[in-house]
Amino acid sequence: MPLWVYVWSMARAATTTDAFNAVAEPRRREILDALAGGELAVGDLVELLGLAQPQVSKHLRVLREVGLVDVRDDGRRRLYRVNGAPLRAVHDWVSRYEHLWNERFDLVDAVLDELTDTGAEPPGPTTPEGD
Amino acid sequence: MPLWVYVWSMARAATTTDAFNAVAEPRRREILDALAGGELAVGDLVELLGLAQPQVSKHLRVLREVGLVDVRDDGRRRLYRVNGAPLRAVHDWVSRYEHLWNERFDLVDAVLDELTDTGAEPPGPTTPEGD
DNA sequence: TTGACGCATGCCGTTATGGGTATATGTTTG
DNA sequence: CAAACATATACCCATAACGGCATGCGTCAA
Repeated sequence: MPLWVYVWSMARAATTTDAFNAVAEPRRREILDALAGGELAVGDLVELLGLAQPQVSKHLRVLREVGLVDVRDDGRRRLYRVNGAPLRAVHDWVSRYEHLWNERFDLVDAVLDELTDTGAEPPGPTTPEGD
Repeated sequence: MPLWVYVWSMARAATTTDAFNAVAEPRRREILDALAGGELAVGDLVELLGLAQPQVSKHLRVLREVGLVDVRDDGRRRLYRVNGAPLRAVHDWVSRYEHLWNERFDLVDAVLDELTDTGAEPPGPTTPEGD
């Protein structure tokens, strides 16, 4: 008997996969920024961002699916609010590269270079000596 | 006489548009992570990530185009290294939401709520960020 | 109840993504 | 110089993202 395997091509990770993808879209970042000031209805966002209503709704849907926004019904309106939690993963990942542009870490870099040059263990969680 | 206008549909911001998009792809994040340990040749990445060589080269190209990696020729090999600078924009943007998940900011939040309740300007969005 | 309003969805069209495989280009080595 | 090696590109394919437009559906108003 034939065995069917479901193969998946994947053109690009879905925007609803994670915060990384959801936030890759500039308009969605704008929406979050607008929402940063507090709850807003879809119509408010439409006006603020100058986008078409369906587009806003769709972006909101994506943000909803990755948990970046929460909704609340209010009569015939729907009030959205930000939920930053999912951004934590993004923040954590990016932060690991912070030393590459932040001069505050120059000293740490020097120390790390020193260690690696001498074949020492590249330290995990850094223990800043002075600070 | 007909007037031809070039219209552009746009399915999604190109991955080469900015760091946000480049980094939305998990494999590319893996590449950067691997490169975080120091310069690596394409072949090294192929081995480390278990991806096909063409795929790695393509991802590296994207990373190159947004400036997230630099290349250096070494005989018949090409050594790539990370350049975190473009990640700064990502970090800066995400950081503005840090208080939403970091309890360390609870006090700040309280103060802000206080302000907004009294009709003061919320610090909110500062995001033109045209990209 | 009938509209008007507010928002979500459906469908269409264009575009580009990302993987796979084959091949072109450039560099060593024999 | 030819063969082996390292990497970049070219194509093809399936997928889905996004915008535009039309429409469905629940809610409030006259």
